[in-house]
Amino acid sequence: MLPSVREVAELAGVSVGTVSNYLNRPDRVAQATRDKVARAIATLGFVPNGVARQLRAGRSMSIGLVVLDVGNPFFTDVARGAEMQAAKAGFNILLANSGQDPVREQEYLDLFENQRAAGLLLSPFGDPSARLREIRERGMPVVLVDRGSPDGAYPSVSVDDFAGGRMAAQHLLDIGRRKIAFVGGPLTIRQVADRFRGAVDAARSTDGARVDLYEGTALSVDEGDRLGREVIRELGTTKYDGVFAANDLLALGVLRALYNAERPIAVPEEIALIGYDDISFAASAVVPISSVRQPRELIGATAVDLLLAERGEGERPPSQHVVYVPELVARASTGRP
Amino acid sequence: MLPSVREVAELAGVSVGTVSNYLNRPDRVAQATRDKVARAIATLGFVPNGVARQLRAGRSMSIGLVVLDVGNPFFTDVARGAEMQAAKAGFNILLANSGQDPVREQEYLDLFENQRAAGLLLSPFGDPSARLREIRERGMPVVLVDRGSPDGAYPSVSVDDFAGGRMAAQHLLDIGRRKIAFVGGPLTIRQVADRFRGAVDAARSTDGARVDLYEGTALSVDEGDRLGREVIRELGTTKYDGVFAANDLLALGVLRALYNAERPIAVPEEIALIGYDDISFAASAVVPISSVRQPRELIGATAVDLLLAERGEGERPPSQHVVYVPELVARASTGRP
DNA sequence: GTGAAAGCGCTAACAG
DNA sequence: CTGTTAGCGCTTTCAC
Repeated sequence: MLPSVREVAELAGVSVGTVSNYLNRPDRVAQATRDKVARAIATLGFVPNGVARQLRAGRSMSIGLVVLDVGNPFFTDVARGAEMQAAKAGFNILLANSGQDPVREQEYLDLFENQRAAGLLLSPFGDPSARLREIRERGMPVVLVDRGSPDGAYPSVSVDDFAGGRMAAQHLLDIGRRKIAFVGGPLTIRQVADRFRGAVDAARSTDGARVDLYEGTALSVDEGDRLGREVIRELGTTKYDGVFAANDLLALGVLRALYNAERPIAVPEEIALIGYDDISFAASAVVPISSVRQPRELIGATAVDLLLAERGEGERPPSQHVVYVPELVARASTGRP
Repeated sequence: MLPSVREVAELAGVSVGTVSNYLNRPDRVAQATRDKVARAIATLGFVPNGVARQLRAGRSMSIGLVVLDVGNPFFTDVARGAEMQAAKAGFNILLANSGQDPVREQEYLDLFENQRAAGLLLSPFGDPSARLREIRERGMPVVLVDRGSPDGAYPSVSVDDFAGGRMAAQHLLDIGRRKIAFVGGPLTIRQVADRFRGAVDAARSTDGARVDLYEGTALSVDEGDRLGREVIRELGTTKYDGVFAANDLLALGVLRALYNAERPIAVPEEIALIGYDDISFAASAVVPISSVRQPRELIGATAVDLLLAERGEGERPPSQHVVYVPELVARASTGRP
């Protein structure tokens, strides 16, 4: 067992209050006393118990960040941004991975609530649960990350996925593609659904354009590979000339499928490909992949700002919603030299 | 403020002890009482305070995992493995990113110690600090991840980096390459140093073979790009025909540099390239990159096992050291069709 | 089965 | 400046 303030106080020949003062407001302690306490701490190897401190304080200095997939560089970049911003205010970020599993998501939310985290940053799978609403009503600051709040109830920082989806599809249309396969899913992930709707919307205003949905179950490289194969299988029937993947991980997988096909399919000649997120790996792919860039670190930093604003004592101000506009990045996979 | 057991007890007309029993050993509570308590909890929206619980228990159920770089898929895979294994024993993993900064590493170690984490999994930057030794001596279970313990002091789970480095270099030698640039750094990261030593060792037994060191400051794509450019600049003087990058992120960067060079350099024809880790992106690169595969999730899972074994009450058993052997994965970047 | 009471380690008044 | 004391919310004896 580690020593406590009491043992330090005893050895130093002072009271626990003085030890506490030494720890938190050293200026109120006389130099001589300071030395005695310091010596006692050193010989005992005393380490203040943060848990007790927190219990006293009522709230911790840790912010929980629950993401859909830590394996996705998009989210680690968001986390980095959040971490930096949080550090400025003396908070730290605890990263948790829901892995797109509503049960695990819930478990982490509960964990953070009963750990009395300073707040919750959540990239929710599906619509925010009733449980999340309760958590918030009990006083926990919550900010949705990477997607808007359906009914405006939660503060949120997101990127306009509808616009991004439109942008990506329009880019494919602009380079003359008409038969587009949208690869992504599940559509219960709002971001995916919005990107898809945006793509469909773009196609509506172009003659002969169509967007077909290939809905998968995860936003991973392997799932992209699987869906890519499905698209290839369909090629006899529908001669797709463009693929829009809901994120870069999927795009990387599709690309792999296209390359490994029995009769390899040329990108962008036969099929042009565009992803989403612009993770750094997109630019280093077999064929550098065009993408839609989101300000990842900024998203994380802004989310922390909104969260800290929520933490105010009195009435909760109306929820803020920050929406960034994404940016098209054209590369070789859509014909850029 | 959230309600506490006391308020629940009052509303239910029972004592706090009974509420506690209801929470932890419901079988010792009469059915009728159970109902009353349940109702009180529901109407009050009571959420047990995990912090108080921990204070009482003395130790938390969270294991801290401090990695060199969360942005590196290698580490998120290790984390995933650790998470799964920890969950089986009822523990959860808190991911922290040192970003190869000894100061931040230390801050997180301190944070976890004063939060009385159940244990520490650490992928250390440089040699384990004196502070880490103190932390351990005060009773905190510590396991080194992804590198062996220099003096055998800490339990560890690692992969034989010397063998891996040898393997990678030997592969380049086997396909006829002789002038090899080793890209990686800083060498204060033991894994990098070992891989380099392994490569040098392999070259020693081949006539005319050499390995030159291009030491960088980070294991990132961008740093790989920068070092790649350095190698290219040197090409007039030394006609390198092989590059061994200390990890796949660097390799991806080198590849980018090679492709974007004023006069693009063909891979593997002019320069063969091999990385390390075999992250999933390696296979989807411009030229699929050969690599040295480590059992990432297994590393994480094993680390948790060792940690839980350390947690025993009495004498600490002698430290266990698990060393896995890596595996060569040959792809197009070293000439595999 | 249930209640009363004693802390876990710390901080924040409040006296002195 | 320093000591004393009363909790933060919970669990855990120990009686009843």
